[in-house]
Amino acid sequence: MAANPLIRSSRPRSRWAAGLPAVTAEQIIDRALELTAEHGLDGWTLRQLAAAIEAYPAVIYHHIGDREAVVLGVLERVVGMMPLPPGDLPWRDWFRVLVGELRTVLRGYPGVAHRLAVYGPTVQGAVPIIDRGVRLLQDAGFGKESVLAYSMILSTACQFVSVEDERRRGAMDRTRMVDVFGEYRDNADMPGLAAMGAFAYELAENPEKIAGYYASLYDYAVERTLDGVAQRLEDLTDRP
Amino acid sequence: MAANPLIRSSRPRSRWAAGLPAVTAEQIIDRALELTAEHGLDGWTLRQLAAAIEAYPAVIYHHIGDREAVVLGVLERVVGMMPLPPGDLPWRDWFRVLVGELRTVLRGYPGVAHRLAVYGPTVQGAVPIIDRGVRLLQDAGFGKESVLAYSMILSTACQFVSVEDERRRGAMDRTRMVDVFGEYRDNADMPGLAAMGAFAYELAENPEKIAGYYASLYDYAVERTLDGVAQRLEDLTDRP
DNA sequence: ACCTGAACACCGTTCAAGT
DNA sequence: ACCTGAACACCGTTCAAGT
Repeated sequence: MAANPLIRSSRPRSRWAAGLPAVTAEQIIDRALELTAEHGLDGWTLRQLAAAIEAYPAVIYHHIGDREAVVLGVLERVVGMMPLPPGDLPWRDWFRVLVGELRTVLRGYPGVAHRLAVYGPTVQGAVPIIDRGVRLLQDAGFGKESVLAYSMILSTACQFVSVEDERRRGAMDRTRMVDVFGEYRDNADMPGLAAMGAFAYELAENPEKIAGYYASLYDYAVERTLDGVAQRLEDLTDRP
Repeated sequence: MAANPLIRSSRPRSRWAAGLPAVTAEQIIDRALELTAEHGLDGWTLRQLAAAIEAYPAVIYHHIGDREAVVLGVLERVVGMMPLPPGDLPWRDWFRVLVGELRTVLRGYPGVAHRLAVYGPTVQGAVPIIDRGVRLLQDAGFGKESVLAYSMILSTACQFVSVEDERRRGAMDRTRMVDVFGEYRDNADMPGLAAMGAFAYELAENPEKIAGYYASLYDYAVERTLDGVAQRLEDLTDRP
């Protein structure tokens, strides 16, 4: 049978034959970063990533490795975007600025906060942040507790962004909360539940307030955490 | 062709024909709970669960619904195991006891803490805990902030257990941390990193200390959080 | 060295058909 | 009502073979 005349040229059977440049690891991570910004770190598959760079899945294995290796590449990139706050700030202000930037950056890459909370400091790009942060705590007087305090603060920040990521993804519908608490809203016998119910209603009726709620929960958590750590420093230095 | 004489009776073509009782939703969740205790909430598949109850996957859909519905069933069961601390405790002690029990229960069902941090209070079984907790904060003087403070404390607790779950699952190898920080251990120019490196070494060389480390990180996070919240109460009531 | 194309061993989910 | 058995549309990963 003769070749179909409607097909002008048969599809080249290799990137090389098509005149395409070889794929690089950097390009793959570039594209994975974009897909993560669009759909979250768990919102794309290796096959979709391969399609996005117009290659076969095996090409990703050849240049980078398995999905986990690609994810680590994305983590490094995102951590690299984190600015280092000025080193002359008092420790509390330094951490306040850091976690403020942290949320801004991580909200652009849903799912990264979760991995960061777990892998935490094992990401190479975090090295300057860790050194500066731990040193500020050491200089402030936390002594051997500095590493623990640092881990707690950063972990808490990443965890709250992570929960925000997943709730935005729709893991918890707004309606679910009203379903569960609605009936208790005016229950005078259960004032604690009534308060939670009223709160759920307010968010359900004013969906535009949800973003603001996440921001204020984050700020609240960060401030309480820093308050608690500052309190600990007082206890440590008052009676040494 | 005659029936193979080695097969005494042909396999019954239905549970009913085999004399097996009908599967119930309760049994399915029972088994899902056991699988979660063994392999974590993300460590079993619907097909494995179906095999465990000697049924087809479609049977689970018939009685319960999709995988998410099964997971919600497991969440309810685990939350139901949480004891309610005595109501006459001061708020701080009440929460300290609650989150202590929380970790004990949740560590037995890896992955549940993560879902709880996200779905949080939308689980029916949490209703008594929420009412008591929020009410204690209201009575202590947190006013309209009570719901926020409650959410922050419980969320923080669940999140730290969740990170512990995933690290235990091996998401972060112990060696990775040494790989990243090992070279900085004696670096006098980077004392913050050196402290982190020394810490990583200690855990890598004494793996039996890891469980203790998670416990102490959890306790540290809980105490700092409660300190921070208590500090906030002082600020709220000193100048009302 | 880099890529192709197919295969393997899985998933969650759906559905017509049986009892 | 409850279950069977197969099918559908996916996954991540591997690998011999091509260029």
